[in-house]
Amino acid sequence: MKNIIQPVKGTREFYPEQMALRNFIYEKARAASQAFGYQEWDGPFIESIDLYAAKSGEELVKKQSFVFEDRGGDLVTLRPELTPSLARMVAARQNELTFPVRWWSFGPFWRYEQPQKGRTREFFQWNIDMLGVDSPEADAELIAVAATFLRSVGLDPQRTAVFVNNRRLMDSQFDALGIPPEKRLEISNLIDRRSKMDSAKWEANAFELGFDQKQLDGLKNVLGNYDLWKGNEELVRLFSALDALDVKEYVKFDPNIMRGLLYYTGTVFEAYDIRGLVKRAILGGGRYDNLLADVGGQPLPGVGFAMGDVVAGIILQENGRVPEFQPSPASVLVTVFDQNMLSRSYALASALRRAGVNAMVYPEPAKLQKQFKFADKMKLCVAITIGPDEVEKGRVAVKDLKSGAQQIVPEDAMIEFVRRLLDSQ
RNA sequence: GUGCCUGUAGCUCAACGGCAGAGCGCCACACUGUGGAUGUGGAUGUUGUGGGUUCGAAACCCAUCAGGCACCCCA
Repeated sequence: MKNIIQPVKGTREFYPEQMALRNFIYEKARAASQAFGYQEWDGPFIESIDLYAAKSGEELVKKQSFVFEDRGGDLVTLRPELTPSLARMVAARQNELTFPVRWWSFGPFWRYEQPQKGRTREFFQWNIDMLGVDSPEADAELIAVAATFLRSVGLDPQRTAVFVNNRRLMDSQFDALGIPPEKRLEISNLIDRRSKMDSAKWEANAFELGFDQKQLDGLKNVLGNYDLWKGNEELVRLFSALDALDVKEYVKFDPNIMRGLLYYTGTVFEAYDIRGLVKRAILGGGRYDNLLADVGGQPLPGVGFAMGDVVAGIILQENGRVPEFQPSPASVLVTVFDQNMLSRSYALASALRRAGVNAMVYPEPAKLQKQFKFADKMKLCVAITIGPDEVEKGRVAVKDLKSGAQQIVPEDAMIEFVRRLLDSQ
């Protein structure tokens, strides 16, 4: 063990148990996406660094990307996010795609960050977007997809919520407070920090950034006003649509939700585990109406969100929402009585498989005790034994491993018998 | 990239300058044609790695790697 090469920092190894969790998240994301008619797609895993330089922000490109030179001397990067690839691919076929485009994807991403709980350097992310429609109802649909996912994995509105805000609404509030446009990034970071700092430090920080007492008081008023959305037509329509979509119970307006991304233009939202230990968002997204024009396409509005598998997996585990692990996809073990019977056992297993039953054979003669222990560990449902006694009578022993009951049945009735046993469980 | 905490058996942890241990798990047997329970026995460590201090280091010091917490950032 000592001389084994360690896995690369921040990567994860997926043993069958972890793979099952990843696939569970994938299946639920797919079900929620498809329920709303979204098509699955994917982009390249390696992209030119220039793709992200335009709009993703300096931090992402310069510090958080895996960048390397290929053999031809070009700088390439393992994709840190999907939206720029989406924008390019849509822009490339803008005249032939049928709009609105509803696309979803689930794949690997890489970011060169300091690993800690909920954050790794290699992770999987569910992305889902709608392009071509600029309406609060479209925003509501994406939030409804997110809520549908949460509901489908058993995270109810008492433990999880989607918090919604609107960039345009906040901009108008900042205007009213006399905060100039060039300070928008700073103030948005300041708002993000608020929940992590004590209020005295946070206020000192605000003064350092050049805000005066009046602006600070005004800002605190805005951030504490959870009825702010009622005066905003976009948000009123959004919440009305959420009501019709039957997901209103999951969604709350929260003026403190800002999101760091530069390209969001309207609605922004993040889902959190309300009482959980993980303070990171389960998923986050929003409306980006300028992105396609920014990468060289015709102007096209879009809205979407992304969910990482790391935080989602932790929250599912903390809430006991991960389905029990099934060690084996087989339900039947055919034991091997002795060397002479080995091929008889293989033949029985083959017959079961042809009938659509997943079956394993113990691959060598061993004590039956050991073979049954193996079946137990693999949580199989049925064990079939064929020994000299059975062969003589043309029968096989079929044991229901859940109840412990064993029956001797004619060999030609085995498949029907096993099927009925499995169906009854 | 910065600061702090932690690395001991497969897992969870103890020993905190003086013989490296426990529980769980694993393997075998009791039980040579049948699992889950019970009992008995057994195996497993260059104490993350490399160096230093010391008569003596798992423990103290330095470096390094990995994980965690906070900062940063969160597309």
